[in-house]
Amino acid sequence: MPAKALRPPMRDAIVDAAIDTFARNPGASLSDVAQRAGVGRASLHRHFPSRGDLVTAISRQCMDEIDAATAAALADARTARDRLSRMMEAVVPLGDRYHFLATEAFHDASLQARYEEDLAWVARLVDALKEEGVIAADVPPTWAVANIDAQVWLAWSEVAAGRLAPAHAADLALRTLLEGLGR
Amino acid sequence: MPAKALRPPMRDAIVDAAIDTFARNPGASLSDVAQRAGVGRASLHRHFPSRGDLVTAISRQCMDEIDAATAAALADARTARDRLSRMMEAVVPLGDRYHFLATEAFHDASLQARYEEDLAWVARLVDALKEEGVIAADVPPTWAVANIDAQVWLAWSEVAAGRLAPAHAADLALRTLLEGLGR
DNA sequence: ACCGAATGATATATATATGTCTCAAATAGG
DNA sequence: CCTATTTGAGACATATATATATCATTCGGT
Repeated sequence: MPAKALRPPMRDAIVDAAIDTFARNPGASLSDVAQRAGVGRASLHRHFPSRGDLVTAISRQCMDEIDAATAAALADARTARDRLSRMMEAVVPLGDRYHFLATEAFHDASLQARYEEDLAWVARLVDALKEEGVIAADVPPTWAVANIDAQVWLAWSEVAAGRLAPAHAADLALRTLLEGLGR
Repeated sequence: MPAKALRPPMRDAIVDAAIDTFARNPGASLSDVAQRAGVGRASLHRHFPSRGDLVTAISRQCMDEIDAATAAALADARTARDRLSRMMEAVVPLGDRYHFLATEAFHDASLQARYEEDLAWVARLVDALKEEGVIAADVPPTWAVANIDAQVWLAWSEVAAGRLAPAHAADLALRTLLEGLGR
């Protein structure tokens, strides 16, 4: 028999459905979320009294997943380029999560702080990539950061749309980032 | 004295404000739009009876601007690479317009057709770029198309956020597209 | 200065989303 | 099998957005 979930399964089902629903349509109603989760709207309100509570829970969940995936992927990366590569391999499948965080304004101060920390981590990664000569010195750091974000989201979108094989998506995004489409 | 506008100036002011407002927040209310346009909400409804009418008008306006800018920029481009370069130079400043079209589902059949025509045009441009060897043969065409779209939007975003000089934005986007950030 | 059209403010009706509550049915655990 | 908890369905109140209508004011053209 499967191990008992630490958190109520319904709560997770709602959070998952909400991520899915809001990724497609940020203005979706709670009825839409409840329906996709296969639960009644009243039950949703029992777990998340207000819409804001749900959004905060989603944000926390997304950040947990991103941080966990990133940390695991970085365990044995030696160069900055390796770190970038493994980070993208790990994060592209979580593209919807990643994108949700990038477009959501946090109402919770601790989440805001965590998010800014993650952004700073990417900025330091870009610095390291420059020192390794992987990213050209004359590229504005903010441009590099914005591009990493965009390529992750793009790769996930193409996979989600069925236009790209999951196995190739991260590679293609990394290659586009570092070498462009040319050659 | 300036030439008389062909369309009522107020109508254009509303459309401009709506593009601006919806680019920032796709779920913004008509009150927000009216306020940004500096007109009363009732006047907005006089020009655009329903929200859908406004959205359709915006879509048409954006498409007109994109098509006009593109056509003008392509007048004397000889190679496919030139066409890409000039197209991006012309379209990056219209990034919000461009993005609006990319994320909006059209309710008007003729606009839908026009949009698909424009997409097909980009797809043909990608084919030509491949024949010129500017884009590698093994890059999926849909990936190239999606990347062109993303780089245009990204460049505009960075300019709008004040993190990039307008004069360098299109160049940077083109370079990232064709050579990546490396070197 | 005058007159007609356009505008802004306001009131009203409607629809949708949110949040709370109640209750009957289903479910899990003993 | 029985009981306590959880769930889903629905009623209800409230808030916001949309859409229409009215009316005094303003603006532009003559």
